[in-house]
Amino acid sequence: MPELPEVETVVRGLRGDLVGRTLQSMWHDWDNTLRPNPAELSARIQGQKIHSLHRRAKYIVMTLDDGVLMIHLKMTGRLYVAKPDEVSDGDRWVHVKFGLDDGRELRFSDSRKFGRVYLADTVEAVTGSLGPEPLEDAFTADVLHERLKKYKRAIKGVLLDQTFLAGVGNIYADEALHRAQIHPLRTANTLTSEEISALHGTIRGALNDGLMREGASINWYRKPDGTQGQAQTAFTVYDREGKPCQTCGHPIEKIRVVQRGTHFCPHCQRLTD
DNA sequence: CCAGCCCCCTGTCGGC
DNA sequence: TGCCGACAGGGGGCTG
Repeated sequence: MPELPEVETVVRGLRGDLVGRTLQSMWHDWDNTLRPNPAELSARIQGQKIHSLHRRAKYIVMTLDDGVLMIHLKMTGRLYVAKPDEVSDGDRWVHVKFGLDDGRELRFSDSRKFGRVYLADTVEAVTGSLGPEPLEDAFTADVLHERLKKYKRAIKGVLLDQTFLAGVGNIYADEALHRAQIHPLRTANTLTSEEISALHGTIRGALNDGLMREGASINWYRKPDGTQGQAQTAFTVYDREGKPCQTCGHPIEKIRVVQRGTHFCPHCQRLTD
C-alpha cells in the first residue's frame, strides 16, 4: 500500500531525526524480516553513521559508512522514532528496533510481516534493475512512449511493474489511468501518442497530489509522527466501487487485473482495442 | 519473454 | 455473538 508518495513522506518525516545519528544496537523478534541473517546484520550496523536518507522506488534508503540500510514497508510497514519508554500506536507490531546514539530508537512496525530490512553494499544489490523515477525530469512523455512499445500487456499491469516504472503501485496506477481516461485492460503498446502524453501527465499529477497530501491512509499507512495522510480524500476511483464517477456520474466498477483489485469508470475509460 | 499462479502474513469484514 | 472464509496486495519465485 505504501507507494511513492507514502514512502517519500516517511523519508521526509524521518530525515531530521536520522541523518547524522549513529546506529548502536538492534533488536528483533522476527528473523525473516531481516536480510541478511539477523546476526550478521546486527553486527555490521553497529557504530555506523547514517549519512543520508532518501527514497528509491518504494525503498527507504539510509547510506551508512559502509553500505546501505534499506527498508521496504510493503503493505503494513510503519517506521518511526521514539524514546525507549514512549508508547506509540504501532508498537504491538514492532518486529525490529535500532538504538540510536541520541538515546532514542527507530522502530519498524509491520503487522503482516511482509516488510523487509536489508543491509547491502549498493541499492542495486537489493532492487535489481528498476525503471525510471516518475517525478524526475528525465522521465519525459517521450521516455514513457519509448518504453511502452515493448509491452504487449494490459497497461495496468505494466504500470505496476517496478522494472518499467519505479514507485507506482495499485492505488496511483488506478488514479492515473482514470485521470487519463484509459481503460486498465488496454494493451500498452496500442496507446496513442495523445493517450501516452496524457498518461505521463496524470501519473505525475496523481503522485504529486498524493505527496502534497502526505500519502493515503486507507488503512495501515501512517506518517512517522503517527498521524494519517489525507490523499485518500481526493481519490477519484480507488476504493470507490459503486460510487459515482466525479466526471460523468457513472458508478465506479471494480475488476481484477493481474490479480489486483482495479477500479475504473466504464464510461470515461473505454476499452477500444 | 510472458502470463498465470502461489507464497509470504495477519487484521478486517461480510455472511450465516 | 461467534465462527469462518475471503480479501487486501508488493514482490520474489516457479511453471507452462
